Amino acid sequence: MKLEASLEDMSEWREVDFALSCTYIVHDQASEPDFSLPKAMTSIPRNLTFQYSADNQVAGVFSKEYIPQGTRFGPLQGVIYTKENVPLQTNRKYFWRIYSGGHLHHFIDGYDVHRSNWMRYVNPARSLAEQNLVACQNGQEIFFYTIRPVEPKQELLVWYSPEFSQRLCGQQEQPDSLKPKYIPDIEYQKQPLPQYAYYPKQPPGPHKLQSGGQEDEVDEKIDVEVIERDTPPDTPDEQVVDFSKKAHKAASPEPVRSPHPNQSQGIHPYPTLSPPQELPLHLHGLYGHREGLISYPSLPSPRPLQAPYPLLPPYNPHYSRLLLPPYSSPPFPSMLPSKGALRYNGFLGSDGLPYPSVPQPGLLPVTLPYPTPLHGALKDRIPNTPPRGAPATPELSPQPRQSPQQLFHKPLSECEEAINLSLGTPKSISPSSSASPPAPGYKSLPYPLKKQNGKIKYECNICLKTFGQLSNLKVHLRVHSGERPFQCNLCKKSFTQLAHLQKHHLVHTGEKPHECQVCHKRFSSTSNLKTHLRLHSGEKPYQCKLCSVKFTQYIHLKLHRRLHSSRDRPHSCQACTRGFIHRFSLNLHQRSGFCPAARPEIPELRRAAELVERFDASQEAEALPESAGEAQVDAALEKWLARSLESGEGKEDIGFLKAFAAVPHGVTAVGHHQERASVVHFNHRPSIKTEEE
DNA sequence: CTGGGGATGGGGCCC
DNA sequence: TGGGCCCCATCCCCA
Repeated sequence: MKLEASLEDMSEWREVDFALSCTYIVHDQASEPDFSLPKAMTSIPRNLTFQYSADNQVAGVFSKEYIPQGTRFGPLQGVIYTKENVPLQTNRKYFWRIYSGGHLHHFIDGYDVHRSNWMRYVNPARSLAEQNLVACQNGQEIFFYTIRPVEPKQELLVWYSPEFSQRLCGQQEQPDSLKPKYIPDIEYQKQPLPQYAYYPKQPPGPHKLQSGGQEDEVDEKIDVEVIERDTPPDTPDEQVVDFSKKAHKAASPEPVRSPHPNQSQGIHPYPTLSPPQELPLHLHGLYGHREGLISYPSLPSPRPLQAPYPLLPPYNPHYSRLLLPPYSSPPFPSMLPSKGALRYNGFLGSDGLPYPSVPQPGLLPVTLPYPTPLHGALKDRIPNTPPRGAPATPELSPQPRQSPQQLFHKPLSECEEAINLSLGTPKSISPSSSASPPAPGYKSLPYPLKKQNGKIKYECNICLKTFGQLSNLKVHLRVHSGERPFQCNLCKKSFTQLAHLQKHHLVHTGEKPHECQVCHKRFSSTSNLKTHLRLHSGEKPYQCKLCSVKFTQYIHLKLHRRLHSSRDRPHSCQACTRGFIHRFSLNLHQRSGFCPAARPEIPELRRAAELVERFDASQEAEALPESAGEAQVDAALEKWLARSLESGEGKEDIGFLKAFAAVPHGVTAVGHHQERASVVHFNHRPSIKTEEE
C-alpha cells in the first residue's frame, strides 16, 4: 500500500507553478559562527545530511527524514558575477545562470564553499526515475523542489526544470567576451552540432575521464563571435514568458549531425533527431549540453554521448572538511540578523533572506578573482577532480555509485557552468529582481480538509494530525519542513515559533518570571515550575508497572524502565527470544510478522522487531490493560507512531516502520493478517491517502 | 540510579 | 491570518 497515493504529477509544472504551489519551505540552517566549517556545510537544513566518502569528502546530500512532495529548498547561494565581471580564471563548474527577460543576467557561482550553501553538493539525477528534485529559477534565485516524496536516507538528486534547461540550452548566450570557454554550446545550436543530438540509451561503456588539460585546450578554441549572433530574442520576463513555446522548442530539437561520427563507440552517437519519449522534456532540451568538458565541436569526441543529462553541472572538488582552513573572520558578518525583521524572520519570505548580506554583485568580481590562494591551493591539490557530492558531471566523478551508463559525454559550455549553486541575495544584487514572483509559500496548500463534529479540520498530509485552524497547521508544518524562522541574535539558535525564541531569550537574560509560592524558588518556564510543584505536593504521576516505583517526571520513569532486564519481560517470543513487558506486545510481535526468526532472510525484520519492543516500553503500551485486544493495541501503536513522528523521536525508525509496514513481507512471514501489511492498519486509516483515494 | 532543574519543542486557544 | 500566551511533553545535565 502506498501512503502517498495522491501524488501530483509535477512533470508538466512550470517554474512559476512550483513557486506558487509549493507546500513546504525548507530554509537553510542558519549558519552559526563556526569558523571551522564553511557555509556550504553548515547551511544544510536539519532534515538533510551529508554523506561522506572514505576520504571525508561530501559524497552527496541525503534526507534524514521523510520529505514530502512539493518541498522547496533554497535559494542556492554563491558568489554573484555579472557577465562582465566574471574573472577570467574562474572555475565555472559551479556556475548557475540566472536569466532575466530572456537574457543572461548574472551567474551564481557555488565554487567557494564559504560563500555558497549546501546545495552545491546535491548530485545530479542520472535518470528520471531517481530524480527527486527539480531546479527552478524563481525570480532571480534558484530553488530545488521535491517532485516526489523523499524517503528517509534517500539521496537528493536534482535535475533542471524544463524551462531551466530550455534557457540553458535552447537559448543563445548573450555576448560574453569573458567566457570563451563556454561558447561551443552556442555554436552547436547555431549549426546543430553533436551536442544537441540526443544519444538514446547509450549502452554502458568504459568510463574515461577527460583530462583537464584537454578540456582547457578545447575550450580555448571556441569562437566568441558566434554567441553574439545568436542572442536569444527578448522575452518580457522569465516569469511571464511563454513557457509553452520553450517547451515545444525543447521537445523538438533540430536535427543535428555529428561532425565526428567516429567518436561513437559502436553506436552512432547522434542517430536521433528527437529525444526519446520516456525522457522528461527538460532532459530533452539538455542533451549535448554537458559534453563541454570534454568534447569540442571541432574535435573528435572521446566517447559517445551516453547520459541523458548532458547539462548536469560538472563535478567540482568537494573539499574535505579537514582541508578547509579555519575562518579568520566570519565569512558573512552581516549574515547574522541583528535586529529588525530579520532577527525574527530569518526565513526568506518575499523579503527576508536567510543571509541578509551577501556581497553585492559589483563587489564580487573585484574582490575575488579566482583562483584565490585558497582555491588555487585546493585546485592544485585536486585538479579537475570531481568532487564527491558534486552536482554535476557524473563522468568526472570518482563516486563509486556512478556507473558507466551514467556518464555523460560532454560539454557544453554554458551548460557546463550552468549548474550549481546559488545565492542568497539576488534581490540585492539584481536590479530587475522585481520580476520575482510572489514569495513561494503556503499558497494553494494541498492539505486535506476534514470535517469533525461539524468543524473544519486542516490535516497535515504528512503525519495526519488535524488542526482546527489553518495557522496552526502552518506552524505545525515547520516541524516537517525543518523551517525555523526565528533566530536568536545572540547564540544563533533558531526556533519554529516566535514564542519559543522569546522563551529562549530568558536563557540569556537569566530572567525567571515564575515563582514557586511555596519555596519561592524561581523558574524560567511554567512547565518547570509545575514539575517543581510536584515536589511539594508529593504527586508522582509516573509509575513503573514492573516494580511500582513512582516518579515525578516521565523521563525518570523511562530511564528507570531500562533497568529492568529481560527477566522483567516475562512475555518472550519462543522463536526469537525477545521479551516483552506486555503480553499484547508479544502478540503484536508475532501476529504482525515482525519476528525476525520467522523470516531470517529479511534483515529489516530485526529492526521492525526492535520498534515493537520500543512500543512495548512506551507510555501508550503502559496505558493499555494487559487484556487489551487487537484493536486497542493497534490504536495504541498508531498513537505511539504519531507521537513519535511529532516529537521527532526516532523519525527515521518510524519512517522505516511505515515503509516496512507498507510491504507485505512482514505479514506473509507469519501468515496472519494477510490482508494487511503491518501491525498498524495503515491501509485502514481513514485519514491516510491511499491510491484508492 | 534517582531526583531536580533547565531548556526546548509542539499544540491549543484567544484576540 | 498571525501573534501572543499558555500548557504539556520531552530531553539533557548534574548533584
